Amino acid sequence: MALFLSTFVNKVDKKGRVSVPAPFRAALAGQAFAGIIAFRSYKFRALEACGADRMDRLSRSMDDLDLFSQEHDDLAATIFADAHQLPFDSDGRIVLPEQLAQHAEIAERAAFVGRGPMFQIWNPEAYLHFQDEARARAKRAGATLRLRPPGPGAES
Amino acid sequence: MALFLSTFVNKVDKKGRVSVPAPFRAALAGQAFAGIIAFRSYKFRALEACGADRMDRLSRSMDDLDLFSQEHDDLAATIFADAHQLPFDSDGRIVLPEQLAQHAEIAERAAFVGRGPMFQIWNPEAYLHFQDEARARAKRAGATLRLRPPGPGAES
DNA sequence: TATAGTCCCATGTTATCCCATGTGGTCCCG
DNA sequence: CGGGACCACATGGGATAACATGGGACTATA
Repeated sequence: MALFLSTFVNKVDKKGRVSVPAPFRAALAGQAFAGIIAFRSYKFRALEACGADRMDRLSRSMDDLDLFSQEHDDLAATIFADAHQLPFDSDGRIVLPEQLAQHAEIAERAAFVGRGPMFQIWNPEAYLHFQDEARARAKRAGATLRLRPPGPGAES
Repeated sequence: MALFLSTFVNKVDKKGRVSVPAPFRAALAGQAFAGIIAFRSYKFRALEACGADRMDRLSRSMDDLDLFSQEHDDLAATIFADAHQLPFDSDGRIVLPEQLAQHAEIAERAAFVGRGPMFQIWNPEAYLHFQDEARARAKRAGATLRLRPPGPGAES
């Protein structure tokens, strides 16, 4: 399972290309599709991203259900319709589609933020603000994360 | 399994032809029938579409009659009766039958909307409205989609 | 013969490929 | 321990191929 850690800020050139950080590319190595899948976060002014395998699982999950609740239908519609398949070029770069860049307010530079099994792409300044707030909230709430016991298929 | 992502808007020429987006064609590559299957959505003013393999699966499911309630049976009958086989021309275009175009109110331009294992074809303006509403609903509901554990064929 | 549906080719535009360059970090050798 | 060479990675630009789209010719059908 892909594991995305740390944060990297890369430049967006005038063609809209950005290098995906090498560690993230390494985490995706060996997948059927050489690239990432990105879609607009419906919670933040940012993009959610992952490898194709994860999207495959989502798709399979949908396949099992013959009945859709309104919520799942809406969510799936939002995610799949909005998702862009962004292939790596030979140098490990992707092209940020206009629509996505706009949603995340990304122009000159993009911050790749590791989130474990997925990652996000932010406007660097916007992310700094968000990070400060998140840290403050976590401190106030005394948040803790309970580890799931390791097992087969576990994403630890 | 075919995976349809993202949304593409293409022009319908005066002969009724539309290019199927290249990524969707790629997702269908290798199937027995070079084209798509489309039928009227019973929920939206739009068309549902998929590859022939998926229709095969539906067909096989029909054989297990007791799996289907009256509603599902009716539904399936409606789907099969209404389904059109739309072959690609040598440039990857299909011709939208009058009946289908009318139901989806498609005239000048058509929006191909990825839905994971299937996709939809909308009037672009109508889709924008629907998309906004779906997004708003998903956000209000704080919807989350539960991932199915990785299974056979799934990576990670 | 008229009409509708296919097929094939032409075109502009956009995106993808490939190479060149710079820079930072690491490793090795002195 | 210091210096130098190498390598991996991010970045930039120009050439090339893919794609969407339009029009005309050919074929089957009534």
